[in-house]
Amino acid sequence: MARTDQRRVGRPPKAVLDRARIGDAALALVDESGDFTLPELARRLGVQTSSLYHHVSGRAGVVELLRERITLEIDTGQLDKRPWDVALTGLFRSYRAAYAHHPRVVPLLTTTPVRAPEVLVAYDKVAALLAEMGVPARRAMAFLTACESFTIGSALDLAAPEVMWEIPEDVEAPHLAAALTAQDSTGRRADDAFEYGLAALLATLSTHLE
Amino acid sequence: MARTDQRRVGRPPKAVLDRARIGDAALALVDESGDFTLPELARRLGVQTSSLYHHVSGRAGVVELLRERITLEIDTGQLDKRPWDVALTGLFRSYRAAYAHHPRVVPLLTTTPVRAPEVLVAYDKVAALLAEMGVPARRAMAFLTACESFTIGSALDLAAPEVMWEIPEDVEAPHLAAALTAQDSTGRRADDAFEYGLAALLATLSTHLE
DNA sequence: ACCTGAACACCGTTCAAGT
DNA sequence: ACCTGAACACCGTTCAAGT
Repeated sequence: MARTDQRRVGRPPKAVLDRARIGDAALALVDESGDFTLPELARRLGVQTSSLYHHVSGRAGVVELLRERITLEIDTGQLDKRPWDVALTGLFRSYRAAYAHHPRVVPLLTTTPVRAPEVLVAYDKVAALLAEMGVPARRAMAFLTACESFTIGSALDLAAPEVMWEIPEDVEAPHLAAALTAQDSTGRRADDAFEYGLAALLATLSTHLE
Repeated sequence: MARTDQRRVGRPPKAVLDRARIGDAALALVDESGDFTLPELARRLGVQTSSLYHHVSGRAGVVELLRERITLEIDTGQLDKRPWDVALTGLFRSYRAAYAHHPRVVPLLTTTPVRAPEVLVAYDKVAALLAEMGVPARRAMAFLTACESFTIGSALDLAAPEVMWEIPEDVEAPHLAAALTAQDSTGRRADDAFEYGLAALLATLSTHLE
């Protein structure tokens, strides 16, 4: 009789856990339930909670793992395209799309989002591009920050699309309701808004070229 | 000998707690420490944790109290100004300023922000204004959502201003660093970015008038 | 109605004990 | 090095007991 489910103590001959497996499970868990706990994560991995601490530094470490997963999906190669508006549009679309694939993860990443080297390097390339375009340094930073804030905000919008703009029974808002029903679908609203805002930010940038 | 600190059991002759006091303490606590727990909140109020449940529905209820506090500061009267760009700029500046006064509260409010009747009524007025201006209903919703997302994202930026754009030692980002130092101050960066983005969103809106 | 105090389930983190 | 199991402090929530 095989005893494959036998509980063992001590170091296993072959490591059963690694950061990749933890990241997979955490991402799946948040995608499904909107949040995660270390015990639930460990349960899914068939492991004790304390085992996780050999690979990540606690709950914050798992969040960091999630952040890596998401930012890795950003296609920074878009920045090599020309002309510049195609490059920038491509970058920020890809940025938001990375979040859009895992909307329920976004609320976990809202504090301190930009420290990932990947993103900083990409933003450095943007800064270089803007300088090359003749945008003054100070305005470059305003543009970059505005795009970042807008992208994060738009990603958050994806996390709770329906409830975000639901009008309660007791609130009188006929004009807003009319504008809402003018949208063909709820999913489209967030996309339209993002494209609208991104185009606006870029259009204003082009007026500051010299 | 006066025994004013005497512990008592049962209903006190005069209620010691109310939603206003809880809201005050919670706001102060989050402003100082960036988060709150019910035990800590109760300790500050000189009361047992379970007492809070007679006035708010648990932790979520306290968050709702915080949300009310913040949104109540929004000066929706700005919408009565004319011309339209003054009205809209005034509204969204006030919106963001309300968050800016309590930046550390923002991360607690990122999920489901717009259900507050105050804000919905204001947005209804905006929708009416846009219709009056001749903006197509579908584009109105895109504009409104974009402004909302941008404002939330900009408010989040205020919650962690320094660390947000800090470049680690091992990351090479000279162009970004140059753009960063071109800012006169860190506090200014977030303000500049907000003004830049808001102006961009409004400028693009004006091109869609008929 | 409003506050207390005890109780409960649950979570994040640490650490000695095992291989 | 890597996993277990027990332990600890802490949190959110409930509820009977008191006035």
